[in-house]
Amino acid sequence: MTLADATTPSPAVRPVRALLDEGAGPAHERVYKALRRRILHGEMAPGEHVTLRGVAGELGVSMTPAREAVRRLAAEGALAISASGRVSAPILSPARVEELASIRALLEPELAARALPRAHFSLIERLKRMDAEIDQHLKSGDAAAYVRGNLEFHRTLYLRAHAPAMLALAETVWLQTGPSMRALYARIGMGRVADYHRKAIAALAAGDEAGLRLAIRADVRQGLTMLSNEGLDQA
Amino acid sequence: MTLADATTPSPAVRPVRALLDEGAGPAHERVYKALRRRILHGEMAPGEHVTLRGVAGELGVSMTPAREAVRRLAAEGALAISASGRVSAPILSPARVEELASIRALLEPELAARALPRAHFSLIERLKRMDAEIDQHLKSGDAAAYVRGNLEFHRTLYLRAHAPAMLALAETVWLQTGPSMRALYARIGMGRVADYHRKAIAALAAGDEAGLRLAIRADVRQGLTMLSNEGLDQA
DNA sequence: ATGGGCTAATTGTGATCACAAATGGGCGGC
DNA sequence: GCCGCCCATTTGTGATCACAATTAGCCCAT
Repeated sequence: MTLADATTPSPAVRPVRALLDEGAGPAHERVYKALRRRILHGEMAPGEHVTLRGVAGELGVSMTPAREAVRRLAAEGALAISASGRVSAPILSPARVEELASIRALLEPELAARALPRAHFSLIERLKRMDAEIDQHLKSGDAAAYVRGNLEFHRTLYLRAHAPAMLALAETVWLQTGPSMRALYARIGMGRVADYHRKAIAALAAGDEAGLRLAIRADVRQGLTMLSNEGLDQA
Repeated sequence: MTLADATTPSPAVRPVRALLDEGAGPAHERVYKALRRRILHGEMAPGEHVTLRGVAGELGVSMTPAREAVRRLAAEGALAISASGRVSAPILSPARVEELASIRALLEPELAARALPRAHFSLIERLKRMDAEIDQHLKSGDAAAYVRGNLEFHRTLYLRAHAPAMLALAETVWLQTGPSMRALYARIGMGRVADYHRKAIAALAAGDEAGLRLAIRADVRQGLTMLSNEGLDQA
């Protein structure tokens, strides 16, 4: 079975779910969040096609909210739409990967620097714990969990910057690299990844803005450089 | 009359417009482009409400494509949606203005620097002509034309960078500042604006990357600093 | 005259349907 | 044996309708 059907064939649905419901919100946003998470965590292969009726049926909604969610993700670059309207996860060219890496290298050090003066002890401790978890996933070879943890680490740090527009832009870039990243780690096996997170945390604790910027920049560059090389290899 | 009605009340419309039609493309994209242009050029006041049925009727389409376009613009930050779903042009807080200015100051010098090695003579000449036009609009006091020309100038330069993702991000920021910018120039009367465009063009012709980055950064900061001060004044 | 509550109109949400284009598979011809 | 064409199916697009919630206007009471 898929999920959420049972007795919802008629136009008279029951949106009784008011507050504090987990999968709350309008249907189009539920679909958006579900697809976004799927893309961000690399659960979708580059070039993979999705159909409106497919996602609609899968999430138990009609085509209308499914279309809105897909369009929204396409506007963010997370999905590509062909001339005929077919929707698929984008396949990044090496040039595009370089561009996205440059954007991350511009935005994320700035976000980290803005978070620096606001980083209290508890935040640093939390980041240390997250980094330890990431190392676990790395050792156990769980690529999906590694990618997820990595994004969570960066996001947790950048949230302290109190720069929502800048963070939104960074997340847009993550969204675009999502499918390719998973494919990368699945192929490479993520053998050697330097621990720039640790350097970033140390700089954060020391109040060293320049060091923090460098660590974040290196961390960002590392992942996407690997992706770029891979792209050239298979081409 | 509005436009485009005549004989289109039935579900059997005639999309005969194939290629090389000006207002081509799907209906939802026509609506998107129309609204986007309106926002970008400051033809919409901050806080102004728009309704789905309103834009649908205005552009001669049904609610479905109107909703997609509005949602897409909301996702880009060009429109704000309240908790109840009402759509309006966003009102920027001073902190948000500062943040958007910082993003522009990060992205646009990079775009200019990437365009620099590709900037041939013809492009520089074109930019000179555009800057002259901008000066005209400035003298004649045409705020809308000034804003439009300014964006066109930057966009023409950045197109040479061959960095579509970065340009898209920059345009997203322009979109967010659109409504507030027009309101600003309408109030201020745009008296003193330094000619950083000329400095940028000179640096471009001389191949001086550092100078170009500085000129663009100054040009970007100038406009949004004024907006920020104004926001504080009226608050 | 003003504030509160009630009603009617407005508005977003989502489902369904009809249509056209594109896609993919299968058949026949070279 | 392989390529091209034709048809059935899939798929995106857009219009329409029903519903619920919010909004705004109005009347009445104080």
